[in-house]
Amino acid sequence: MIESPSAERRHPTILDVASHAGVSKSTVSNVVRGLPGVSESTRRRVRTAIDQLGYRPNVLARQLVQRRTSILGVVVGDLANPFFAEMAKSVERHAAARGYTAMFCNTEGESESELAGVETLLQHRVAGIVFLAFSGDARTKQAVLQHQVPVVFVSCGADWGDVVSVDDSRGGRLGTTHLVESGHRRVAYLSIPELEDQSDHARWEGCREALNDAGLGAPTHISWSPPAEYARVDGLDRPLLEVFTGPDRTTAVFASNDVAAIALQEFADRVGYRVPEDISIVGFDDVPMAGLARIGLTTLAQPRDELARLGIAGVADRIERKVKGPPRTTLVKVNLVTRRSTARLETDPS
Amino acid sequence: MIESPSAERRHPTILDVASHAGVSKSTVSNVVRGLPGVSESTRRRVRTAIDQLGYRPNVLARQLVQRRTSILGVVVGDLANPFFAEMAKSVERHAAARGYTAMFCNTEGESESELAGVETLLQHRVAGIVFLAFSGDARTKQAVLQHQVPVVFVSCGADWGDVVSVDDSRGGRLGTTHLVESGHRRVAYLSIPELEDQSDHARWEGCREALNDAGLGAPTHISWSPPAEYARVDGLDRPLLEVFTGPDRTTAVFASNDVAAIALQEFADRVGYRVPEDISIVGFDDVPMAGLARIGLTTLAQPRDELARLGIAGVADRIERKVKGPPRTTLVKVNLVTRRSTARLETDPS
DNA sequence: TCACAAGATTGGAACGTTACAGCTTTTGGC
DNA sequence: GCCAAAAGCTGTAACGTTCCAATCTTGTGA
Repeated sequence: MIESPSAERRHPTILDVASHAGVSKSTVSNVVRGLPGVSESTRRRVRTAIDQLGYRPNVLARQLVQRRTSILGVVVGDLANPFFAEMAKSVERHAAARGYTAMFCNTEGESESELAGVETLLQHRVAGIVFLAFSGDARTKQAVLQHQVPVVFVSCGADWGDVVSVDDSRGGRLGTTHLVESGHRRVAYLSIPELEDQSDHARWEGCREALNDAGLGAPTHISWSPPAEYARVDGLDRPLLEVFTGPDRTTAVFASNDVAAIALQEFADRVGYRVPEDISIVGFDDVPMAGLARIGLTTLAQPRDELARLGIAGVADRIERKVKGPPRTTLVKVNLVTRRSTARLETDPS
Repeated sequence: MIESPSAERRHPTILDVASHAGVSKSTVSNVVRGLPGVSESTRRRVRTAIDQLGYRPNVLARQLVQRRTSILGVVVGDLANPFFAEMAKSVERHAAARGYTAMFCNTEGESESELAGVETLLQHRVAGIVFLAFSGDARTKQAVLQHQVPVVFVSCGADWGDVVSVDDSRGGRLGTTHLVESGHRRVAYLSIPELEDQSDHARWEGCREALNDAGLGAPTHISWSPPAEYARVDGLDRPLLEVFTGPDRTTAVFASNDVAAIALQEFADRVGYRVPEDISIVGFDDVPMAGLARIGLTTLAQPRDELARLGIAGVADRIERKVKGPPRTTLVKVNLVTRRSTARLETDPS
């Protein structure tokens, strides 16, 4: 008998528990899962054995034989973006409340890593996928559809799965109308290329429509990648500088999300433009820091926790077959929160 | 033959691919894993079959037979806290780069959910666990040790696993010394109860020592739970108000982390105390928003990405048996970043 | 032409569970 | 006491892989 020197102690299995408690593995399994049909005395005996051995059921084996996992895949655009971070947290909590474990994958807005992430999720046989951002990539779509896994798009859009989101276009109108009513005639729309998706597009449309309804010209579209750290936002950004100095006299910017809005505000602060005196800024999301007295960002508040709750409920219902049929769309309210970053435009006495 | 009406189409298995390509499952397995010993022609044939069927290896089955997963558990204090969000993102990226998938669990600083989360991770047979926060709970420790899974504490502390962190005590001294050199004599130390851990304690100690070395009295310790949203920070908080008005004439606060520092700044803004004229504030972490011109928080910068990288490298090396032996501690540099929230104390002409 | 090595391919035994049918034992009504 | 029904318990066959020893092909040099 040669004993391996670094003998790896193995995790106790259901069989170890069974023999330790003097019952069959079936009985142990029933105890572990709290099924009826086990006498109180054996139940106790098994419980003791479990504690003594430190037995933990192997979820892998369980899921293999049941052919379904209790893992939810969550696709996030950027975990470090406060909006996603808040959503991720809510999603994780609601998932746990319904008995699911969340497995995140961060895409950085790149469809390559989105695809790779989704592929990993599928290989792990996730029970469902929650998209908190979706690039629109066709390969991702094909992979998910091929594997027939329930999908929900939360606060982002696609036409091949349930959608839970705010009415982005309405949000776009609300924010823009607020600007128009404050006397602004020329509005720019700012978005971050990495996060451009269907939601972003709907916001832009809403903005455009509102301007149009007011008989004003279409918004200028600006695409800007602020550096990952606000501290590195600098005054060298020509296209951005033109927003402030350009010939079209833009006096207000509607940013497609708060991170962009705050980065823009930072830019203004650095190059010496005043907000809101020189330029009004509206964001979207209402991330926690937008409410800081020093930031005071006017923005469209998304009910994050409700979005997360409805999203999880949606996939979970599909997974548990409580809901069948074609994709549904659920829209929740979006609210304008007025703060210091927007102000009535003082009209030139010209 | 009665065909179930809603016949669930099952995922193709390795056997389906095998018969489709006219080879044995072993060969398919070898192709999938890129092992040598398969002729180029069969390799191609198998590849085609895989594509046609949309076959994806079942990671569960693989991991069951290999008795090891490629999942890393990550325990996070609060995903919505920007410091953790940044760390989570880095950790996820470095894990993916080494071939691991991250599975997060959020503890909210409660040891109950920490325990539950770790229990879930262990049941999923994670290959290792990265703690980004640790409550110190003994049951968690016991569970992890019992299952003999490699563990690393990143930016938090414990004596039963590898540790990668900044020298918290040194950070505490650096920040405090900065205050002392600016003429402050009475310093308070502020921490958030949910995030109080070994790191927090070391920072406090560093603060205390620096004051002591300067011949000054010990810092007042304040424990404060700011509301989840900054927007709800209000002026009703008596204990906090006493920091500003109390008889001990506190002129500076060292917050154990940036979120607390920013919440305190917000509180000051709301009740009408000026930062830094009335009170200087130092934070810890250097979260992105600390660098905003409008926030300008003096703080101790943690090299987040390096922490994450070293942490992942640490667990991965343990998992892959490249490192054995007793726990190691790796300390990385912490840097004072001076911004607008601290200023030289104008001494009373009394 | 043959033996033999190297290369290519295969089948079966795990891995740790759950599901389910079947087997005991107990219970209770008459 | 007896019999049926209920309750308690067990054994076996999956689940979809990997691992490994065994077998089947080739190709090569003598």
